[in-house]
Amino acid sequence: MKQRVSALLREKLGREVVLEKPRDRSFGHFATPIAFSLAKELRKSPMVIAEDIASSFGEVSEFSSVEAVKGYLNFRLSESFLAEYASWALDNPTEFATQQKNQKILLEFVSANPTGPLHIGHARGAVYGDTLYRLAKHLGYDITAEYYVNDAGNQIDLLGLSIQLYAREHLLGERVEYPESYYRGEYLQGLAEGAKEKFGEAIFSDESRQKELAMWAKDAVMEIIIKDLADTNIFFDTFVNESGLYSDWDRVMKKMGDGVYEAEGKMWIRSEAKGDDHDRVVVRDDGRPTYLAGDIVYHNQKFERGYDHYINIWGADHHGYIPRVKAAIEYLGYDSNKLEVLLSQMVSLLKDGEPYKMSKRAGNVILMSDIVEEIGADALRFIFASKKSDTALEFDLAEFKKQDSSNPIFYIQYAHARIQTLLSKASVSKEDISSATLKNLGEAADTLLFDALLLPEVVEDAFSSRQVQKLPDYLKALAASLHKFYYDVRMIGTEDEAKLLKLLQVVALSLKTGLSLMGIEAKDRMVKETTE
RNA sequence: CUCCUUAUCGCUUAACUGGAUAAAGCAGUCCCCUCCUAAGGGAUAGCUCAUGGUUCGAGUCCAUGUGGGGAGACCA
Repeated sequence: MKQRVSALLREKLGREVVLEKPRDRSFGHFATPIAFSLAKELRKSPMVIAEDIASSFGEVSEFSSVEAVKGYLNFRLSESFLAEYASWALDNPTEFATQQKNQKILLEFVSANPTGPLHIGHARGAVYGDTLYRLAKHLGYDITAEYYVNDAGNQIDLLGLSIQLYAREHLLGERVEYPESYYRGEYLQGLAEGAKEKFGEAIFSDESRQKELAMWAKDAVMEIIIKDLADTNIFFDTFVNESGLYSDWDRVMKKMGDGVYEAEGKMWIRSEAKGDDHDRVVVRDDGRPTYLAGDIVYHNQKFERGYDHYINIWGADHHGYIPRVKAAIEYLGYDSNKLEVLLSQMVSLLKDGEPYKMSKRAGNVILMSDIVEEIGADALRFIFASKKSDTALEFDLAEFKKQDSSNPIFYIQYAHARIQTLLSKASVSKEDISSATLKNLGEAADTLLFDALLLPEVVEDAFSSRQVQKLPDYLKALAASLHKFYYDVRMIGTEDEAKLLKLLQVVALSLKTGLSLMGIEAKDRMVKETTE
């Protein structure tokens, strides 16, 4: 819709114009402040320029009016244009708001260590990433969702140790001393029992078998993580294991050429020359590569796989890590601008108004699965997707839990359900509805129709600006229009019934499509829970 | 100490990336049950951290200050 208008203007004025939605709908459907920027060049007042452009438009089938108001140029789309577009959308529901982009994107997100279930802090990046993924898919990008599994390093050894200690205390009844760094949590019980079944009790007391236990456990933990994600409607296309990458290290190091050098018996990457604070160690003096080395091999592998664009969603605490990885990418001979790192800010929790510190090792984590169980995946997704990802988010656990009826997700679902029930009550036939023409609807209905048809612009905008919250914002607004319309206009049994129901179908299509892009299924009926 | 990042009604967040009268949801006060649910609709009150700058125009850009959050590992 916007593209059409935009294209028309480009043709007319011979330049790209900024097109926006006026704050006040009475101004029209679209508007542009173009006259202000032309004012300087043409040395005429913006008002005069706007008038000139407006009157030069004449008759265009897409517009019912083009007006100049205080230097702004306002466009009103014609009924026939809107009606045609709406009918097309209803006939091709799966194509509504889609596009064909020819770009291959690799999106890496979550990538939480496989040492325990996902907690609430992971949920934000997970929801954000998955929503971006769905948007991109819908827009026709060839996008791959990837999970980088950090299954090497100390934390995996620790996992093995933690299971041993847990099992010795709880299964074998021994008294054990816990080191500071040990992991705690209910999930260890399942792991310990699983390990007992697989390996027998002996493995818990044998220090030399810690590694073996750990290697088995990290896979078991990954299964838990994958299930947590699936319960939230989040799925990955590919998984890459850190442990499988190091064998490629020598080759990759050579590939970086002068980018790495030896000093003090260690290997360093010359990252300072590429904007980092100082050079970083990639291989320790005992020959073990650092975590950074793994990430370098991983990114090399990503680039060798050949995508047009790479998006990483990292927690904000990885901020300082970006220059190192970009430096490595450049030494490897690739364009580091193709890598886009999006930081998802921390989620800080409040419990009863007090800051609540979570620590995996202390075992007082709030699990993502707990929240899903409590409020449902839909609500969780909606809440996280509604916040701009680059601001720190603070919420009260109690507040979070009581988000039942006050949660906007219900408001939107309710709008969709209302439409469905109305449709099922219709006194006219389906054919009557689909053959109805959306004309002479009146002001309110016109506005609602336009709002519903705005989804494609929102989807495009939300993805390209990486600001996922624009989608829920839009859905909220659309639901509000619907509720108001529902309240103001009686539909069933009126002369215009078929037309009005067709209009509602368009709204429902937008709501449903929008929700599905957030990984939420639209409901046809609302069931009020009466459980206390 | 250095570098990032952030600051908007009482609370949680928006504002089309420099445009028209700064907008929602909770919480407050008041009113309304109408096709399938009041999980709804209305009315009312309230906000751009401070100072300066850039220009037709600033919540948005720049500078300084102040208050939050993060980073400154041969942990991952």
